[in-house]
Amino acid sequence: MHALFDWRKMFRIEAFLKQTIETTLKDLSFPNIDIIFETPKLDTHGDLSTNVAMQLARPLKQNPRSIAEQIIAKLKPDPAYISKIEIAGPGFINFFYSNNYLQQSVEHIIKAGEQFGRNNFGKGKKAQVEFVSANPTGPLTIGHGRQAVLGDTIANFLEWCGFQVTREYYFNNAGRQMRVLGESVRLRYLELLGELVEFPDDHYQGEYIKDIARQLHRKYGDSLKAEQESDLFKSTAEQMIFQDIKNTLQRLGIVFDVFFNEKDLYEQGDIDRVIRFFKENNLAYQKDGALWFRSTEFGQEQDRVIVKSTGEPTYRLPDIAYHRTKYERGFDLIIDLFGADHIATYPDVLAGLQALGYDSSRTKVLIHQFVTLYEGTEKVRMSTRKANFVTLDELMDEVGVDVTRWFFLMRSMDSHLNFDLSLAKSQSEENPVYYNQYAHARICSILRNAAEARIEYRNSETLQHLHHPAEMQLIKKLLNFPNLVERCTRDFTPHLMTQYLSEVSTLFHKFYTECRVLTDDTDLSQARLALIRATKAVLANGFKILGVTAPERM
RNA sequence: GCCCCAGUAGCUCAGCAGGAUAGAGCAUCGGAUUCCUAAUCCGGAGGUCACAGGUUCGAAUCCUGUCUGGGGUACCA
Repeated sequence: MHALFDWRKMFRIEAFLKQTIETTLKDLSFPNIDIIFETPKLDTHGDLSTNVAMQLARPLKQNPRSIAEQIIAKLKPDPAYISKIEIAGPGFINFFYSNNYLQQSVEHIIKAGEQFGRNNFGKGKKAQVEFVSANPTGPLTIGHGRQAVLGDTIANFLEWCGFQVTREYYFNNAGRQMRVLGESVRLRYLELLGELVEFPDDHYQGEYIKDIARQLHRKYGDSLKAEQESDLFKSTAEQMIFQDIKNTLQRLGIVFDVFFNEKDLYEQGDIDRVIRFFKENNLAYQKDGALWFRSTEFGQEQDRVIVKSTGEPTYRLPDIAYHRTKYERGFDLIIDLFGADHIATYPDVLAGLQALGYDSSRTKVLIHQFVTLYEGTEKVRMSTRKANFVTLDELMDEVGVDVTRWFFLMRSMDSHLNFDLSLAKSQSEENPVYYNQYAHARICSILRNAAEARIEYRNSETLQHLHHPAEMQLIKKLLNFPNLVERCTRDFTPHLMTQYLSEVSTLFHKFYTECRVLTDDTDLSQARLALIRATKAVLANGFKILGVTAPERM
């Protein structure tokens, strides 16, 4: 390793420059402003750029370019890291990395390996991500799929940032929905016995209901014929459906740490405890036979019923009680992932938490938009009850797990996702997942050839042979990975990672086309082997976070 | 009526901690393979960033209004 290099400083060039500039501003008696760096789009604009001079133009009533000049005059960059500083355009200050820095950073990436990209900003903190949370009334649909993959990936990102993460699934196996489910199975069972039954429209129409009925018939024969209660039907259905859901999730690589049953909130007294607290603190009142929560006192437009006149709680009450347990369990960061159809429920829950005296800002509610499924140009409407849905399992059968995960992640969760099934099937060879995985497989192939030829990267001195534009661009992109991990985590924008990885793959493929790795020049070969190993690490780490496999061959 | 999300290339979508010449994939047109995987690469064409105002040295990005699409607005969840 280059003795001159301070590796600790290496990956904090940005932070280092920021600090330096802050000091400089102070020396010049300029106002203290937030210093932001960006990566310019054009190479000629440098590797890091800041607009501080333009920000200061107004308060100082000076020309931004002359402000920039005063600032750079004070900066004494270490040539080991920064080769050049320029003022450009209206007053940007552009920094150029030195080749030396870029070359040596390849070594750093290889050394960090599977750890490259991790950071500590969540260290010592507990985070919980609640997602999917579908009641066991049927197989998971494609809509659930988007949420499942998003939630799991967000959890992965948090782990990469040092959080201790709990993945949690909240469900309700009581209530009307489940009664209808049990009754649906009972009616299908009676049909199997040859009875003519009228099957109501608002019951669950799916084929899986018949499967469950058949299972019961196999096990019990016609002995359940007289059962008027649907308890056995219901519990069997719940058990079978839940098993099915768990299998689907497992196929997607998702494992939950906690399945939280709403029923426990009643049995443990959490529900009563909330009611009592609300009543004792004048946060709730009786009206028209119902119990109302004074949510208007917490910024809501209207008060909300939490116990109906029938004596049954509305969904808000258990939701509030449930979220209280999240605080009581000591989570520092609480993430709720909901579909757009639940957007109205969370303000009530947050208001409830405030009423209970908790800091609701620790709860981050993420809303994702819907998935609209297209079969060709035809829109498919998805409804579990009507059973005209394509299940998540069926999707995975068609396109595979990697494509499923990637496609759900590649769009911003704020955007409606148009998923054209026939396109995903027919063009599965043209899609970005394979493009990215191919880059990884190609690297593995070269590494196999290198091993056979007994060439390996041994000496970091050889890295100085890296200077081809394709090489330098690739290195710069790789160096961006840690920033990206942090940004995706902070902003909950996993889709940026899919985009980034595609950029890495593009630059790698370009490098591959222009630069041969295994050559007669063993020093150059060593250096390029190092570069592709670094690239492989970044791709593999990115895939790992997204839950996509990193194939060695394709 | 009110609230949330979206409107950017033919299609699907990035970009929206205000920045320099608005991008990618697909589709389309034209090129590249004696050599580490062509599931690849290079190039062309394609734009009133829905519309109208405003803030700013500077707006696809921020603010206001309008239009269009989706979701919500229950003593359903």
